[in-house]
Amino acid sequence: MNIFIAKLDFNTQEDSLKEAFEVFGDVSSVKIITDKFTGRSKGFGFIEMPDDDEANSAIDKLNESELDGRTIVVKKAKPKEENSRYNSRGNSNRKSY
DNA sequence: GTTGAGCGTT
Repeated sequence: MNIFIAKLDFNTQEDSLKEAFEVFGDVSSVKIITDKFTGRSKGFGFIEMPDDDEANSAIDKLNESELDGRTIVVKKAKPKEENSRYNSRGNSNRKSY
């Protein structure tokens, strides 16, 4: 499950975010968005967790929580469509509750 | 030695 984290502190790095999420479950990957020109963090990032249940728990626990002294916003990430051209075969993975 | 709503660079 992809998780979107916003309002991160500009000093917060991927390691801190990963540690915060891997407490609730296994973290597949962590990604902090940084500006390409300035190289500074844009203040938001993404977390990828293989287990959806743990991911939802992590979202519920870490949403509006405190990280690096700043209140963060954790939600489910938008469905990122990488390839729409080659994905027209059948369906996409749409898990519903 | 900055800023603060919102969805990414492989």
